[in-house]
Amino acid sequence: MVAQADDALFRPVRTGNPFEETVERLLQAIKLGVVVPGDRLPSERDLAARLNVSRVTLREAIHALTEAGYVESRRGRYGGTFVNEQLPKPRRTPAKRLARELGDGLDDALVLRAALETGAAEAAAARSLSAGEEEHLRRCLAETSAASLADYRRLDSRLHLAIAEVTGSPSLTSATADVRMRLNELLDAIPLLERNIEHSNEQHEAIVDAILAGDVEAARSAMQEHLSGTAALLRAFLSFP
Amino acid sequence: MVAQADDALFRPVRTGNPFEETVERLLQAIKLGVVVPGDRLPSERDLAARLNVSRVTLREAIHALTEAGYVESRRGRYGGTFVNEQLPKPRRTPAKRLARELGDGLDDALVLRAALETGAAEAAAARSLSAGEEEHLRRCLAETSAASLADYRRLDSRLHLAIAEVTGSPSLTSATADVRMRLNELLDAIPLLERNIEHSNEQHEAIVDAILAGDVEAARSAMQEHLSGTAALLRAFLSFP
DNA sequence: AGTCAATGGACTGGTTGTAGACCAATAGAC
DNA sequence: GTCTATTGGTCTACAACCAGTCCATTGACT
Repeated sequence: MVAQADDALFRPVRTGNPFEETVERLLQAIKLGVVVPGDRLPSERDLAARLNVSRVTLREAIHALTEAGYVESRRGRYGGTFVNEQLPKPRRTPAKRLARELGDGLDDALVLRAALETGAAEAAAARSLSAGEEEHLRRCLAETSAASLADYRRLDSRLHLAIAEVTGSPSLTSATADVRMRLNELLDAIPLLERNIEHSNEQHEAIVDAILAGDVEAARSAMQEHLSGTAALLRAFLSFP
Repeated sequence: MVAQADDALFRPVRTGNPFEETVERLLQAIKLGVVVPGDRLPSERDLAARLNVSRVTLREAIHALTEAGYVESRRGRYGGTFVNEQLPKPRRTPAKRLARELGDGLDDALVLRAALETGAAEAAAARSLSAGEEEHLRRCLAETSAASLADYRRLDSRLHLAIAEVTGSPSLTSATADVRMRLNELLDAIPLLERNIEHSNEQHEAIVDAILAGDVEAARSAMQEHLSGTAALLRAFLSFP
């Protein structure tokens, strides 16, 4: 029983090489909708400094994303690296395989997500938001509601991330982004139903309304309900493939 | 306003070199009470594999901790690296300096902690614990209540970590450990009062009781109350030094 | 008393990542 | 049209880290 804490603390200090982690980080920004098609990434020098990797490593990562069809680079002044208008479709890994691979990882991620995101909703509602933050939240909500089926996952992710953002806690924001990336891999394996989207949109609105109204309890329980729906869906699809 | 998400996603991919991170990880295990004085760490080969660093790097980290007075190594079969009975006292950094240095970091950590630990309490209460897990939780609670003033912080940390452990989510456990380490640096700067300890112990008991009883709501609110007390204390001491 | 398995300690060659300088192209300003 | 600042593209010398190997020491077991 002490093994649980051991494993948690003596886990790997680095999960991959800098190159792989950099690719992952850039993919995160794209797939979670922080940078949208047409957007320009920061310049290589700037980005390398922020990510704390050498320019060579960053360039290798960008090259990999270029080959995969996510971005394109143009040189010269006013050049840069741009997110492609047409993003590559995530390949649907068979749910059965995913379920086997991730196994316990699913519950792990779902528990962590529940804690982070209900906590975020609460914290966001408890805080007095700036006008800019309110606007940002409303905008993300509107874009998600209006999203096409192809863009839904990305804009949904962006909205959830926005809720974490307006807590003002960068650590909470990045943790939310990380766990969402883990789950998106699984979410991509299950079909997206029009009916579920409608339901999600209603719940999103309830959550954002509660946050803007400063109603901590309502924000928490609305988020809790929303997440448990997704969790049930995931568990169902991955348990009976 | 998009800057918040940018900063969160384009944060450094690695905060230090493997050596520094390894030191930090081992310190975590010691300071959070996962390995207690007299305990033996896993063998160098084993530990290096788990942490995913080379043995050379791990050895350098262990050497640093030896010099700092945390551990001691003995060779030969049944040898190993052992945690010292007498741990070095954390030097009390002046609160004023800490407050300036960490600044916004304090709120960041407190918000994240609130989310993680109330979430953990909830999840733990919602789960049906094994006999071993119940025993583990009770034991940590008892040890914290009986702790001397010198050991209190460590055993208090251990108890909070144990609550995260019994959620069964390793990610939640390590995230909790990480944020606790950030806060312990600050907690070390403020005095430990007998009166506060008594109050903490009562709250700890309420939390554990609720978890063992499977009362989700009670567990959450008890944890919430406990944390807001600590948060208020920290903010008070660091704002008016 | 001797054996032996497991441990910490030390060395070597190869790989990966880095810092920094330099080149090449581009599009707006004049 | 020319200039020029900014960007991506390239190269080299250097440091960090790693995998693998062998050595030195210890104490429980036979």
